[in-house]
Parts: sequence; structure tokens; C-alpha cells
Amino acid sequence: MNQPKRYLDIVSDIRDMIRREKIRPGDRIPSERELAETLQVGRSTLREALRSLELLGLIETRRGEGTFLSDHRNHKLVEVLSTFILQDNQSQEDVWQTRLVHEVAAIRLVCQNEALDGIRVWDSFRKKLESEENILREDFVREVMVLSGNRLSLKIWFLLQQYSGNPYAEAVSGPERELLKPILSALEQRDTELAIQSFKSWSGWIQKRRMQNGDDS
Amino acid sequence: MNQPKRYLDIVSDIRDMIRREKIRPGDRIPSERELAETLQVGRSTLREALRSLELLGLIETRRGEGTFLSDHRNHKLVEVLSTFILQDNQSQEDVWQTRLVHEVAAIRLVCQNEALDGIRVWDSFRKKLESEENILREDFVREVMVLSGNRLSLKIWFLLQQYSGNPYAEAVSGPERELLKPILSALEQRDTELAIQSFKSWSGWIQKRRMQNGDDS
DNA sequence: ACTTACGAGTGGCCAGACCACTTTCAAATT
DNA sequence: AATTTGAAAGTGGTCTGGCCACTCGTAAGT
Repeated sequence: MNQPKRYLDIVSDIRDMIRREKIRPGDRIPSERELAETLQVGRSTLREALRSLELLGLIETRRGEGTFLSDHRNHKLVEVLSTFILQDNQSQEDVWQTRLVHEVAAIRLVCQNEALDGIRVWDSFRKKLESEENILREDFVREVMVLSGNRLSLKIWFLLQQYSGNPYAEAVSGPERELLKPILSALEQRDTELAIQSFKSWSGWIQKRRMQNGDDS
Repeated sequence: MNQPKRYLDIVSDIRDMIRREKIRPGDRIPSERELAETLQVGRSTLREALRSLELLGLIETRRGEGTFLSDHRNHKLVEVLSTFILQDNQSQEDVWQTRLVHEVAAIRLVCQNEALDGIRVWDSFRKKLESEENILREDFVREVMVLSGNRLSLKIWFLLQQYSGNPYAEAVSGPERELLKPILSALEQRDTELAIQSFKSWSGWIQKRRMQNGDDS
């Protein structure tokens, strides 16, 4: 009979310990030598379990300091898979579309969830618009994503945004600023459909520019 | 200066080797001692990388035989992550919502893109419905995702679906089958809004069941 | 021809040893 | 007294070598 893998037991043990000791994200967990002692396993075996957990983004290790429980809201889930996703040379179009899907969903949430109050955020952007201050495209959208409260979606969006090419890291240009205003108004009035529609207009405008510029790498 | 983690390099090296040597799922990869030799690392360090890959379900090790490229995504990842991460309701809810977002986007695409013809697919499901044949929830949705043609979205969905718990892997129950019919009809007629609306109804029904059942471990 | 036993090869696990790095705190210096 | 310095302790990172448990092919024995 094949023994169940030791390092998987260790993973469970560590999880139990974390729960029992009420270790919070960011807290330090016992050192490798200490854990190996208490769990009665060799240090290298213990490390196999720890490295697995680290790859999953559940813990974080810093040489000389120790091992810490990471905020598992930042799941590496997406990163881990992004290596697989990216290897098949997916068309930029899919990335663009998928990112847009997340953004529209966030806007819908922000508009419809009474508990999400973005007045301060919209105000600050309106002021920047009027004062001709620079605004990065991604900065605005990020605020929407954060405000929506879905951390997983935010994480995925953040990745997609990185693969969306330059346009998103650029400043909102002059005429483009006019496209931003109706979005802000609709958000302030919680007019879901109007917000989505005007956001899509803006997004379409950006994409058109992106096409014209031709693609770099 | 903090060195980049060694075992992560090893993970990359192994992946490269797999690609270079054209190792297929199910094939055996070199032994630990052999790999350690060729990659010029200690065996224990190499093992840390291998155990990580094993936990991700990418490889499979059998004592006395060797290490194999696993043929299917046996992600233990899902089990481990779900016990660690998905304890808090917020995360579960985020996963559920995000998955739904991708599904709705796919439905919209399928309805609006003339080039996507799903008649054969809808037909086969209609027949299954009428013949009382078993239908898994995820099977139906997967078809929609695949048909939408956005492969990136499909991959993300595939992951999220695994984290969505049992409900998605279950068969469509008796009364539930009635909820599926309007979705099929709307899809056939390419009525975007109706399709989305009836799909959301179904999805809401599933989620309600999920809540009732309470959580198991 | 069939069965058995052995040995080579494999993963599983462990102990011990360095190394590189961070933190701490007491001693030395100013 | 305040500051700087540096040595020590503790941590993760890695390697070596060893032993065990298991699988499998094959040579030896029947």
C-alpha cells in the first residue's frame, strides 16, 4: 500500500496549526527548524511543504527574517496560471475584451451596490479634469475596480491590464477628456446603463487609437 | 541583494526541458538524481520544485517508478487553496461573481456574433433534456464558454469553475431542467437580453441551493 | 516453461553541515 | 551620555550523503 505523501500531511498540519494558534495574515509562523521539531519531520521534508505553499502564494518567506502568512486575498492563483495562459500567444483582442468585461462588471457593481460610495473618488477626478491635471487611464479604471470590492476580479484585471499594452499607461489626452465627463456624471447619479455605455465609448476610442498606432512588441 | 528563489528557476528549467524534449502528458521525466545532476542543483532543492509542481497537479510521482507528466489537471491546488483561502465568504462570493461575469460575457458574444453558430450544440442539449438524460451543469456552461471563442476567458473560467465548489459538478436536477429550457430557446433565437436574464435566473437558483446545503469542510 | 529471488533504479525521508542574510544588543568609541 | 560598531544569534537557502520502501526486469533455481 502506498503511503500517503508526507508533505501533504505537513500541509494539513500547518494549516491546522495556523487555525489553532489564530495566526493572522502577515504574522510570522514558527521557523523551519522549530516546525520540523514539533511536527517530528526532517527539515527538508518540511521545506517541500513550505515551498509548495509559497508557490501557491499562501505564505511568504524572507531570508534572515522568517516565514509569514501572506494575505491570501492576493492569491497567486492567477499568476500561476498566467504562465500557462501566456504561452499560447493569445491574441491581444482576447485580452482586451476580457479586461473590458471585468471593467464593465465593476461599473455595474459600483452603480448598483448602495454600500459602495465613490463620491470622493469621482470628485477628485472631476477636479483633475477641470484643472487640466494629468490623468492616467489606468488610474481611473483602477479606482473603479478597487471600489467594486471584488478583490479577485481586481487581481485578474491588474494582470490583464499589464498585457493590454501601452495605451492604458498613457495619460488621457485632450479631446479624450470630454469622453470621461459623461462617465463621471453617470457614476455620480448611479445610472448603470448610461455609465456602461459611456465607458464603452471611451474604451472604443482608446482601442481605435491603439489600432492606428500599430503594435509594439 | 535578495537572490531570486532558486526553486522557481528550477520550475522554469523543468518546464523548458519538457517543452524542448517534447515530453507528452503521461511520459516519464528524468529521475530526481539525474535532473539534479543536469541542472547542477542539490537533490533536495530540486525536490522542492518537484513537490510544488506536484501540488499544482502538473506532475505525478510514483515511488519506485519515477516522475511523470500528469495527463489531466488533477489540481490538488484546488483542494489546498480551498481549505486555506476560501474559508471566508467574501472570497467564495468573489469567485462566484467573477465566474458569472465571464459566463454572461460569453453568452453575449455567442448571441451577437453572427459567425458563432451553436445550433448543433443547443440541439444536442435539447435532446438530452427531453430524453431525461443526465446533464452536468458545468458541461452546458463549458460549451457556451468554448463557443464564445475567447480562449483566455475560457481558461480563467475553467479555473474559477473548479473553485466554485460541488454545485457546478452536479447534474441538473428535475425542476431545474425547466430553467434550462428558456436559456436554450433564447440562445437559438439569439435574443441576447433574454438569454442573459434566464441564465441569471438559473445561476441564482443554483446559488440558493448552494447556500442552503451549507458548507462541508 | 514457470516460479522465485535478487539487484538496480526510483522516490521518500532524514541528519548535518555551510552559506547569506537580518535583527539585536552589548561593547567600544565619540 | 549619545552614538557607532560589530559580534552573535536566529533565519531561510542549499548541498551532501545516507538509509528506507517500493517497483520492475532479469537471472537463477525449480
